[in-house]
Amino acid sequence: MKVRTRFAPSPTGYMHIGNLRTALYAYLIAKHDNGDFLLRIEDTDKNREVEGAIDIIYNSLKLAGLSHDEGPDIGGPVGPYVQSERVKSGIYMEYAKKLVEKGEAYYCFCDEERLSKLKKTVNGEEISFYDKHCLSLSKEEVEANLKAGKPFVIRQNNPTTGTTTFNDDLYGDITVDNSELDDMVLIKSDGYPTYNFANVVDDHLMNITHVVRGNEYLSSAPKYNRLYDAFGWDIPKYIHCPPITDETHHKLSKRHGAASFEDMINLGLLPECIVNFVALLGWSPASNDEIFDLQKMTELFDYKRISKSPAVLDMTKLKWMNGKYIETMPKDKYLEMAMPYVEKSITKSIDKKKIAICVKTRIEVFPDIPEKIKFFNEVDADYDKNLYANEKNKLTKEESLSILKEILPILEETSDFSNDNLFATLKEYGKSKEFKVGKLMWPIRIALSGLENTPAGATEIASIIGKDETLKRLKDAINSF
RNA sequence: GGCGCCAUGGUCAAGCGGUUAAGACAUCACCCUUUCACGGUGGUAUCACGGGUUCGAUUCCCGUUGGCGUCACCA
Repeated sequence: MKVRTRFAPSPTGYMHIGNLRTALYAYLIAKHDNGDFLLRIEDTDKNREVEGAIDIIYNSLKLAGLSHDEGPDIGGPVGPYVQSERVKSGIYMEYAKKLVEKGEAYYCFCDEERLSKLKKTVNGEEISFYDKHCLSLSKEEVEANLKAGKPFVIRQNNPTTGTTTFNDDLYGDITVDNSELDDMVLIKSDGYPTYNFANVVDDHLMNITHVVRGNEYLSSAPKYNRLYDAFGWDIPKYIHCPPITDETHHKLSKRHGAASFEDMINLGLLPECIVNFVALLGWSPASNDEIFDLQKMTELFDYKRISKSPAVLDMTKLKWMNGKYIETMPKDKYLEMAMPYVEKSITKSIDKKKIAICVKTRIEVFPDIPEKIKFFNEVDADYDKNLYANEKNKLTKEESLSILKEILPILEETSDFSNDNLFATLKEYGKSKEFKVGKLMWPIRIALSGLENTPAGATEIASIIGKDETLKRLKDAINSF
């Protein structure tokens, strides 16, 4: 049987990173086996509709490279792929009624007031369990209520004794007492199906073979099984994925700063890197590889290796990985992405391309660029003069000053300000003093940049800012002592 | 609170009865160098606890503890 998986987000307006990973795993499971990956929009909650939300889903999937084989935008043999459209055809109601006929579901006319009486509070959390009140309604009573236009919902009729066992491909068999199974609502009073019901019906109708979803649905899975059994349908494989958390081990929230795909993109992270990184949160290949593209990932992906325990999202490593992506990026693509940042922050007419190349291996995300290169415009007057003393190079401030003083006339006489010539010239001078190159260059770099770390060596900086500016900065430095 | 799931370093993790318990990020030290950075080498650091089973448990079982999830006409 052909593997078919689906990503079934509800249009909430943003792509949570855990959701993205679920989509990715679903995609990988399908594609690893040359299967189909479909997109289905679960918009059964009219109150939560967000404008433009569906576009965000399309965009995110596109950006992530997860192209679907069937979906609302491209159609397919088992459409429509938007649940609100499916509601119109009446399929959910039809199937719910089948369940009613079988005694597996029943009409419920309880109003909010009665329902709220069933609620109790435990540890500040409101919990409720339906008491099967309407199950005892006679057929005539139900008919009468329906005729009178009384609002109703349809509830699943779960047994109160015995146990139900379901199987998750990762977690194995999980058995629960049927007394734990609430008679959940299948059809809401507005005629829409609940998520749980629509999910089962659609996954079946769309021939989904592997249901990939978040771990938070684990506890409702037994009720799904009962539904499948009631219909006499084959139960798909369940693959529940563990959560991704922040460093406090709580669900990634907006407070975290990067809970959604968009947040991360805005931070300057590359989509392919995010996808790569997120794949590794809860899954690892049999090999030691860590950096790979979607295609490689698809080859390597074995969903049996998905972990069962939660993973903390480590921003530091994510950024490191992004830096690796930038480092290995083809020059053309790199320049295309980096130049806007360089253009924006360099106000002088100096070689901006050269500057861009200089920072390629030194940034983790593109927005790092301005901060790293702003010294090309001018040296921060308040820079730490103690930088001139450097233990590693056995250099004192006094020595730095004398180096700068001696080097100034040499550079004044130099006309060729290419990096190579500058380097050769200065090295020559260093040789006469028996200075190692590192020691000699240290004060020059500080004088030219005011920084301990720069995206270029001393002579490179000099060649980029040019002779006049170099001499000026050197003099300023000498005078600042 | 009931039910369920989970538990290897600070973080991601490999491991699937016998290992010096991989690797990566972070961290520390050293080395290199046409300069800082990069890079290289090495170090610190992990099997939550208590019982079993076994010749032998990180690995299997039970319990404890802890974390998380769930208990909506939300998904």
